[in-house]
Amino acid sequence: MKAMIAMSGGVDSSAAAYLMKQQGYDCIGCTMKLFERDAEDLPGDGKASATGDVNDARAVAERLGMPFFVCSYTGEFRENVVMPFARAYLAGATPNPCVNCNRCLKFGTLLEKALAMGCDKLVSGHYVRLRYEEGKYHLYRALDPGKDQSYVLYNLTQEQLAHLAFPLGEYRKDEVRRIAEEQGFVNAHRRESQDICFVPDGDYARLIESLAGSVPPPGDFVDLVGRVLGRHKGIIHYTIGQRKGLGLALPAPLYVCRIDVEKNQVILGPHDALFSRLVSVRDVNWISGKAPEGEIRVQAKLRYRQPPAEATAEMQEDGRVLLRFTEPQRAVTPGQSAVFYQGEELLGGGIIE
RNA sequence: UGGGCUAUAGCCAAGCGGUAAGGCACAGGACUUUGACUCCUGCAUUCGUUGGUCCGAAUCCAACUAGCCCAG
Repeated sequence: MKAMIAMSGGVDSSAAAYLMKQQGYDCIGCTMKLFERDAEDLPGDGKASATGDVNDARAVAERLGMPFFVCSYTGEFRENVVMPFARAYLAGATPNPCVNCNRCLKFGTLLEKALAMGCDKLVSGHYVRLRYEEGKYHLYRALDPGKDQSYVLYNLTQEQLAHLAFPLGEYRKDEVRRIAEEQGFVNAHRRESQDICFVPDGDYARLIESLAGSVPPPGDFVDLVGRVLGRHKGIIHYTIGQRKGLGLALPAPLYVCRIDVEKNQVILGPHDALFSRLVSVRDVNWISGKAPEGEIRVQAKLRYRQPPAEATAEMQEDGRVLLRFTEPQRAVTPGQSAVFYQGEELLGGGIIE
C-alpha cells in the first residue's frame, strides 16, 4: 500500500509519516508550497517559515528514508483561500482560511495529486479519528481533547475519506512529541503553529488592503442606539466579540456587537449584548453525504477553540441549517464555521451567516 | 466684571491628614493551524503651580494659573 504524507514541516505531520511507515506503508512525503515569502524570513527562530518548513519536512523524510518532493500550488491557494479570505473581510465577515485550505488544497488538489501518483492514501497530521463502520466513513473527535482538530475537517466527503488516513487521532500531543524526539526529528521541539500562515507579520489587514488595491475607509463606532462613540480604522480591522484595539477609552469595556457594511459602522455594546441563541448556517456539508431529516439534537461549535454547546439543528428547505441553542452563545460571528457533533462524532458543518 | 465649582497617568475615576483603588487604552507574555475572547505581567516616588500649617498633605490654608457654570 502506498501513502502520500502531507508534510507541513511540523511535529505532527512528521510523526504521522513515521506512524504510517510503521504500519508498513510505502510512503512519499510532500510539502505544498502555497505562497511566496519574504526573503528576510528567518529560519530557526522557532516560528514557521516557508523555507524552514520545507527544509524540516525534507530532513524528516530523509531520516525516514522516504522520497520527498514539493508541490507548488500558489495559484490555487491564492484563488481558493487568500482571495476568499480577503473578500469575506471586506464584506464584514470573519473568515477561517484553514477551513478552505483543507477543503480545496490539502484534501482537494493534493489528494488528486496523490491519487494520480498511485497512492492509496493521503495522510495528514490532523488530530481526528476516522473509522469505517456500517458501510460509511465516520469522523470522531481526537483522543486528546486538547488537540482535537475535527472542527476544521467538517467539509470532508465520503469520497475523500475513502482515501485519507489520520494516524494521530489516537495519540496525545505529548506522545507525538515523544515520537518526534525519539526519531531525532529536527523539528521535535518546534512550537505549535500560530497565526495565519500566509500573513507573515500578522498584519492581515494590510494584506487585504494590498489585495483589494484600496484601503477600506474609516467610519464611525456607534453604540447600540446609534450614538457615535468614535472613529474606526475600517471594518476589516474588527470582528464580533472583539474588545481590544478599539482605541476608545471608556468607563467600561465595550465589545464589537455588529458590523454594518452598508453604513460602514462598527456597533459596540456591553458584554451582555453579545449573546444570541439562533444561528443560521449556510454551505453545509454532512460527512455522511446526506442531510438528516427535519430536526436533530446536536452539540455545535461556533469557533475552533470552544466547547460544543447543546442545540437543535433544523434543516431548512434550501439546505441551510438553523441552530437553536439551549444556552445563548457569545459572539456569534458570520464567516466562522459552525460544526455539528453528536457525542464524539463529527456530523458536519457550514458557514455562519 | 462679580459669585460659585473643578483641577489625580493618554482617557474616565476612587481617595476626605498617615504614606496614590479600579476601569479603559497601551506594551509584553500564555493559549492557538483563523480572527477574536480569556488569562498573566507591566504601566503616576506622584496628585495644575508656588508657598504655608503639621511629626506627616492628593487630602487643611493662601496666592497664582486653567477650565466650567450662574449672573451681567
